[in-house]
Amino acid sequence: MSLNKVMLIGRLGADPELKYSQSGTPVARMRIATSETYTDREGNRQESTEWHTVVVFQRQAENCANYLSKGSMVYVEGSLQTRQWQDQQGQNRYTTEIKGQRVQFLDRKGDGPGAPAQGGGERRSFQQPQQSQQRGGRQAPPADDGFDDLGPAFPSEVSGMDDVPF
Amino acid sequence: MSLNKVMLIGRLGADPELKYSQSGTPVARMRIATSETYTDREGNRQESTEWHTVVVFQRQAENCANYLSKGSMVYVEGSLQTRQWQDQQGQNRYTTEIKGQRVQFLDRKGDGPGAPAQGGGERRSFQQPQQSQQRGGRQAPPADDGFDDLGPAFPSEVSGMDDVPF
Amino acid sequence: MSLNKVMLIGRLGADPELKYSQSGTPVARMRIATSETYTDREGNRQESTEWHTVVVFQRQAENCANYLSKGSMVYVEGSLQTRQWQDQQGQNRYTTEIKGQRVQFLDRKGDGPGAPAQGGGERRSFQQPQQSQQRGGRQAPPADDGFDDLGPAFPSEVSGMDDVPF
Amino acid sequence: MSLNKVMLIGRLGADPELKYSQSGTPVARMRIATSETYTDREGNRQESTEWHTVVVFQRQAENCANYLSKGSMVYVEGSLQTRQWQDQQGQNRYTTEIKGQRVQFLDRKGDGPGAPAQGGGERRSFQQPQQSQQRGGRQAPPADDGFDDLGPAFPSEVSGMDDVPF
DNA sequence: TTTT
DNA sequence: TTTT
Repeated sequence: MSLNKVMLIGRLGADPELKYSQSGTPVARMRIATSETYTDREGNRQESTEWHTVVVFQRQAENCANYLSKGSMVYVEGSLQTRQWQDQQGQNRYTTEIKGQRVQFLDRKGDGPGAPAQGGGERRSFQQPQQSQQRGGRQAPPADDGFDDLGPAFPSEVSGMDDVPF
Repeated sequence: MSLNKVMLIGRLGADPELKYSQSGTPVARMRIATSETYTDREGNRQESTEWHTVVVFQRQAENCANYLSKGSMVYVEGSLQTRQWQDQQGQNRYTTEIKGQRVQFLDRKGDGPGAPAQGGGERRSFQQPQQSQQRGGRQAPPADDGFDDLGPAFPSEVSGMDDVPF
Repeated sequence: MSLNKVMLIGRLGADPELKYSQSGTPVARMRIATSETYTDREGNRQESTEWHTVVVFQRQAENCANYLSKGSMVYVEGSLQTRQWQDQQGQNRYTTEIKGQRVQFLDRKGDGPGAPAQGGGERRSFQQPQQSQQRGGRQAPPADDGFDDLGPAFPSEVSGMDDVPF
Repeated sequence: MSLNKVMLIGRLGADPELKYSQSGTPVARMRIATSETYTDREGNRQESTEWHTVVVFQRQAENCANYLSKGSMVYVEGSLQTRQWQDQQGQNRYTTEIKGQRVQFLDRKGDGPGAPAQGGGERRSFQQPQQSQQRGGRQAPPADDGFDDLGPAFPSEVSGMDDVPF
């Protein structure tokens, strides 16, 4: 019986990096900042920023790479994982990352595929890099793409309460 | 920007009820108890129990009906939803339920399909009620059936950190 | 072993109501909306809103009454509690509420006591109702008043990592 | 607007280490294991363990040192923090820890100060090391000591719903 | 380095 | 009854 849960709301410090594992799995890595404000002894507002590394896989990795960029605000739910690796001196080093199970995109809510583009949220074209600046190739996002608010992970219509037979 | 999140760990007060919505969607309803212990002013341990109604849908509803029973311990992640309905006097009444997005089964961990049955955890036969007492019809649970610990919602192998290409 | 946890981010539908229990405990009640957006089958953005009742106690109740108002955005952490009561017909009715253990104020962060007032965030004067429209009586909020981001519940300086002796 | 939240349930891999910062603040460090079980492709149960470092401060640090030991099960709520430090080669290294805001003790619930000792849960005597094996010096734990279930962080009686004036 |  |  154990629980390993992380929940973050923050902004990307850079565009997501998308790579592929040796077995071909899409993997995206994102740096996300969370900020805590507090009042110090002199009564001044202070802010301290914490940086997190989030790794996501599969279709979600591709969605993140396609729709998120530096400055995007996201909600991330995942678990903590510490990886061991070796530095150039052959010493064991450890890196703690958040394995993201769910990433929700918090910018530009209400802006679906038919909405006018306004400087953000359009599909970034990782897979067609030659179009990356031309902004003409926007596509409708897939059904469960992260453009959702922080309610359930799945669309309401799939599991609506309207028709609960109890 | 909003968040609507509930996390519970508790035990079922009764077997799950499985019904089907008019559109044929499987829906399971479970009553789950959480208990809080605290020390009163006299220094005595006190316990207060809270009862929650959890509703799950689709395949997860069937898994709950098949594998959970009165007394089972579960982890539930979901969202709050309040339904309006009318009582016999035609008055509006409200019922708050937890729409479960994830239910993890916390009993009998380590007991996979090949493990010996020991008084719990076997498949209950909602869909073959005539076998419901004979216990002979056990089946291997499906791949993502809730018999998992409280880590990520998805199997590690699907998104292992071993092969992160960064 | 049980867990009963609710986390909400949403906006108040009305000003908080502050009352006092028979034993004199300050109790604030707030209605909070969370909204979920999703894409329906026709590909249109839909929004569904859920309303929650949050009850907080003691100093936090007073802080909420003093600093929050209709439209304020808050983060609430608490637990689910269902109260039984009797309607006029003497029938048992049940109301589920969130007992708030922590309420963070998400509007106007960075606006401490020395910051200029700009249409929100000033202290509402529940305890001096005759001044409630004149807005001149602003006070410095107390040290742990909810004007904090969604990090730890307690100020960093109390438990900073800078000086961890390991 | 940001959120930085970690929730763990797991067991201590060793007794807590209690130290004092230069300013005299008690600081406890604990290693906590969470285990995830999953079914591999061959249908076998697999378990993978993740180790976390939790740091707590002040009175909670002392409570952890006094009441927890190797093997104790705890619920931890906190936030992620990455500290920078320098190794012997003068290189920057980073360590990610969980700053615990709340630690609940999950073993032996219902065993208050008047309950018979049975091999666990008694006060460990960090501050009176000469008594550390004799087990005679048990003390009543303080009011909010972590011997509580996973409900609200504060005792029910302080903020009971029985007397809500709405 | 925990536990079942 | 909130908000974008």
